[in-house]
Amino acid sequence: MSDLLASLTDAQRQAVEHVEGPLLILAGPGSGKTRVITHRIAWMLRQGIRPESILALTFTNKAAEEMKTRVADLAPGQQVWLSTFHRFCSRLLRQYAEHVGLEANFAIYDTSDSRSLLKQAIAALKLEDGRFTSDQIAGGISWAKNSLISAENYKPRPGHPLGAVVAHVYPLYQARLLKANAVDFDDLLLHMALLLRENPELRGRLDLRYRYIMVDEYQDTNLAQYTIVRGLSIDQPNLAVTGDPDQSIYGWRGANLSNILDFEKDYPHVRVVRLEQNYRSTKSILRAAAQLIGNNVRRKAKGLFTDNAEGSPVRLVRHASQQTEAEAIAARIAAEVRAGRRRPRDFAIFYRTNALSRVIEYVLRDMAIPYQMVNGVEFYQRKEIKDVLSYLAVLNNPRNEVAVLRVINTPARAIGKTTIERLQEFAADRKCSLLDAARQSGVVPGISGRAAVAVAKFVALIDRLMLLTVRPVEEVLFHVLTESGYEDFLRASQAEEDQERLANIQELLSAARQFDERNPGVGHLEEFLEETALVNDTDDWETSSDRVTLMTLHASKGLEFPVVFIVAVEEGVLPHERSKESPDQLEEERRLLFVGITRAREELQLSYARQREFRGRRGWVVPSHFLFELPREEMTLEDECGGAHQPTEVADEASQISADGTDEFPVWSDSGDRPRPSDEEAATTFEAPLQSPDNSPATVTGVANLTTAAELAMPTSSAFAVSGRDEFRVGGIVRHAEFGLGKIVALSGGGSRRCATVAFASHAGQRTFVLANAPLQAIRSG
DNA sequence: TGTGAGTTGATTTTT
DNA sequence: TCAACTCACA
Repeated sequence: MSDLLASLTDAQRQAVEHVEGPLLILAGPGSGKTRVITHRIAWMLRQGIRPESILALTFTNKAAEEMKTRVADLAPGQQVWLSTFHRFCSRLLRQYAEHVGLEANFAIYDTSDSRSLLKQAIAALKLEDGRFTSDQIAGGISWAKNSLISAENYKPRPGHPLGAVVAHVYPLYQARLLKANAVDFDDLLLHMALLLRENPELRGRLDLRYRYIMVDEYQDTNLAQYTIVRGLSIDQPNLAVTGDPDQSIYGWRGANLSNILDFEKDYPHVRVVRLEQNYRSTKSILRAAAQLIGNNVRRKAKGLFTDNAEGSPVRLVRHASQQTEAEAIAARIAAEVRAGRRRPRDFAIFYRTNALSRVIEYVLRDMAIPYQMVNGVEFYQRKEIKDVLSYLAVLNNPRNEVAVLRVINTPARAIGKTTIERLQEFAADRKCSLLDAARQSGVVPGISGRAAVAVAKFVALIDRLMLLTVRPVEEVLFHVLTESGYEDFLRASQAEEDQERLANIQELLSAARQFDERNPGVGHLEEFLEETALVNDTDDWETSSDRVTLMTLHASKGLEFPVVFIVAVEEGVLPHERSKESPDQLEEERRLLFVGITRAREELQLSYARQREFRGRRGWVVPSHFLFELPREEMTLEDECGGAHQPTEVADEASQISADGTDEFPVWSDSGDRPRPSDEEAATTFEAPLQSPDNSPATVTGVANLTTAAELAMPTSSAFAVSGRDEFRVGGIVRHAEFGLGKIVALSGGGSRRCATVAFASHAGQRTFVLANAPLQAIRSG
């Protein structure tokens, strides 16, 4: 019994042992929050609480998975319901679908599906006010849904033009979703919340069923999520939430900071536990973070402290340009790795917007420093994957109009735009689904004989495939690929891109196979579709691979790294230009920097450039005012704008800048000769690529001899592997287990989806493989 | 049905 | 700057 508690601190133990009644765990960064949650679940199970009565909700699949694993270690064999909000709602909604006008087999539209439906709705309305993009309208609808405003109840604010448009579009969009028996992401929460609100009897039953509820990252809940959680814990208020108001960075997506700030009002007898001891960062990093966040008003003050070492001072560096900023960081990383002090995986580089990653990528690639970017093109968003999955979606839910539209002429089967429009009109007239209209193509007005035949063939194809839906998913998928002609269509193509698509489809087949293995038995198509809709594959970011990590500040939440660089800490970037309108938004930007800073375990460097290219324009930069809020007197301040080497130039620039009053250098140090690895030093000590099996001298590159912009701009295929297995390069010789020796002619894709096209010496010709799966061995790099 | 010039509009994005 | 989208044309 006590072994569970033995490893915990006093505060952690208090949280774990508090089982009955509401509990608010205010968990600072690095305070062992996940540990508390998992131990608390294990503790409850040890107390004899039935696993079915425990529900733990997270925001991300990653968090849910991690907790599942850790709970399984602490309490083997006990199944508690631990999932994301969306998954939980989806499962429950399938049981009570008819209450909200759906059928149990409803489809889940991802962002691009719902966007395409929205565009149709907008087009159908022939709006006069064309001022707003579909994205803006989608934002308006999403905001309404997150605020629990249904289509019927939406009232635009007077004098709010976007609101007026949303008021028009939202009802039609929602009607079409229902007609297609589909929901968007927001609907999963909205339907669930309304279901609970409008069915007291059902609410009471579910409240009783989930007697113990835990919510992670409570500061990120929106009104819909709040309502769901609240609805399930009125009679049984054993609700434990964890969160940190200081790490709320999704306000722009509807997260409501008041949910956590006012928790004590909702549950007056709440027990509040503060986890203030940080086990992650050094004292100097934590002080910087604490002082920064102290400037926020909307928060619950915490006294963050750590017993960790003082550590080296936080570095604040000014660079001449974004180019030199990137180069200096790369050189520093290279030097550390060369010296054997660090591995590439120890480093992370954070930025406010994705556009900022480009320069960094170029430089890292040029220096052959292995890196990986989190959030590349998502696998399930690729055209070929969406196409094939749409077939499955139609089979599972024939009313799914977006999916039908996607596959009806993919691959091309001579069903043109006009034919489709006629079918849509007919379906609207008869109030039937698009597929039902297609079934009667012979009698649809305006459809020629030839088109009617093509449509009939398509319907026959779907009907034939429909008979297979109880088979294992891989098998269904296989039949879809062969009988639809999709596979042949790609095979026949000469385009290299299409060969890569084939490889991706292979990948999908193997994902289906793995799913079938996990879910033996028949008829799991719907669950497979749900998984592909709700699980995004950026989860495959591997900590195991030895690479520098690049990501946005948002993406960094929940992670930690020994050394962190945060770039472009500049006015207009961080805080972002668009966040300056309201104090709340500005505070959120400050929290974003706080989150970034607190990811660092041992070393932290913030930097900015004096000039930055932005949308093709070069402009002077004003350092972020957040920098002035840091404890600068205890930090290392470096100026890398040229310093002692070009005194005149610096003087010129300085006078030029102070003239327009934009440059009060917050980091100025009187002498530039503080010991630090200079660029030259780094360039000379760094002589070979970090992760190359050979010692080819051709890859030697340093800051001193950076290649031209044109070369840097070369497509990834001609440079080093961006984020794949670095032993594979264009021109390299490989051996394939089956086809023998070949030469790599192209590389594409990234991460675990990285593909190589290989020309074989044997009769095998040219083939494309997913590197992660292919039995390929590098013999000699290019 | 696919290509190519021209236009436009550019945060963050757990699901 | 650049990529995504539209619209006209073959």
